[in-house]
Amino acid sequence: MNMSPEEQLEHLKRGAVEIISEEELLRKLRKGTPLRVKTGFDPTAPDLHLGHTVLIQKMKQFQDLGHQVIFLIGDFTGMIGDPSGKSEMRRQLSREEVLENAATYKEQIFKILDPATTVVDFNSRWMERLGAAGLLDLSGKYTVARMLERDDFKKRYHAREPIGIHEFMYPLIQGYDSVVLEADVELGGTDQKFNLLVGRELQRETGMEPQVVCMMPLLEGTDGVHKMSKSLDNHIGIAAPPEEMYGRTMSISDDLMWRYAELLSDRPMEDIHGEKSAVTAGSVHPMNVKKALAAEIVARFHGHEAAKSAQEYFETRHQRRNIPRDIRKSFSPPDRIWVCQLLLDLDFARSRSDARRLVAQRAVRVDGAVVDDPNFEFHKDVHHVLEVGKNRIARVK
RNA sequence: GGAGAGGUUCCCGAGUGGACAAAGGGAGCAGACUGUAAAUCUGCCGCCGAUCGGCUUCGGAGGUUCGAAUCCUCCCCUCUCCA
Repeated sequence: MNMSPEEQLEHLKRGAVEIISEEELLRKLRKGTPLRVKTGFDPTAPDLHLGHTVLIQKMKQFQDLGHQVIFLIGDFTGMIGDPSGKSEMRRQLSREEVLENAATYKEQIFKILDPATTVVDFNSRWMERLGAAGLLDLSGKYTVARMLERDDFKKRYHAREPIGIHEFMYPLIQGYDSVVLEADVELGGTDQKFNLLVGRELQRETGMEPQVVCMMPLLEGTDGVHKMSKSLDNHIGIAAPPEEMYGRTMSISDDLMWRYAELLSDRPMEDIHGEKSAVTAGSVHPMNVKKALAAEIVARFHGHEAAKSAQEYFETRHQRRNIPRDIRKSFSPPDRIWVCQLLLDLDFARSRSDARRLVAQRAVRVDGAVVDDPNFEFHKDVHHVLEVGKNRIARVK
């Protein structure tokens, strides 16, 4: 893609909350040589969701402009683990697990990034060599008072919540990564601001030109309130089956849809603005805009065919409320089985009590008819499709 | 090392001997309404048994009591102040 530095800057600004600083970025772009763009990822959660792809999309934009993107896996801290045992997310990972996660990462990110020109690196490569003395030396470059400037630490400190000393090391290590990689730009979420800035300081101290930091917003989850995360179950996983990906996208609010469009769509912003005013004017139904968005997202990860059938599935199942032809989940029950047990076996209920409640709430349907008797027995040869609520459906095999 | 505060069900947070499976809020699930929107409203929301009931739960282990989340002992963990 051939763009002037000014055009590039404009392009790269899309969706970014803050760039520190735009002037510096412009200056770097004007040099005309490819920039080294670093983005760090946690080694633990290889199940990426759309929230992560906000950053990956931004990497893609840099990549398309001919810059060198570096996908850095912060495996060093992952291999140390978190001695406090407080956050289970930070449990110690073995080398094998890290490599396995890295493989999953690659499989997922290369649906967006070009594998041929993307560098994937691990910070253990240099952190292991640094040693205790090096780490101490690194920790001498920052003070506790400055660490407590970080909002997250400040809050926890004032809320009298525990802060492990090792947590102070993470920003330093992240910053050191930038020094080693000679990053020109580091991408991160807004929650990473402090860490990103530490990178600048450490680079400056080493006599390098500080990296430009580009902060992307944390994408809200499908609830529209909290940031997208797997643990809140408000995420859309990029490995999710097409129907689920499409369906979950359709369940977001109209307000949120525009944000998703800005941060996740490849379509030009002018188009999106145009659509928005059309919706406001009433000439376009918001649902149709959302359908197009959902289809675009599904197509990115599963291809156009899958997007099309996901849309058909959605229309059949949810809009016309029919039982769709292809049901992903199937089961072969014994000849006759208690519904509650069946719901449990299918993982449609977490316990028999739960199953019983679902039946009582008229959420269970067999071949389209509501089952409200908790003692109902499912007969293999008589019944064919079991539904619970709007989203759980299975067919007898 | 000393003094004090605290650890409750997924989360926050009430509860200080029986009325507690444990208030209230959030999340979640279901139903209504819809565009599977969102918002709203209603119900559910430990487990097992078809009401009734039984069993397991309030940091851990013991103890007192007819009976403990609530009292006592020891232990573990967190925070604050002092050193």
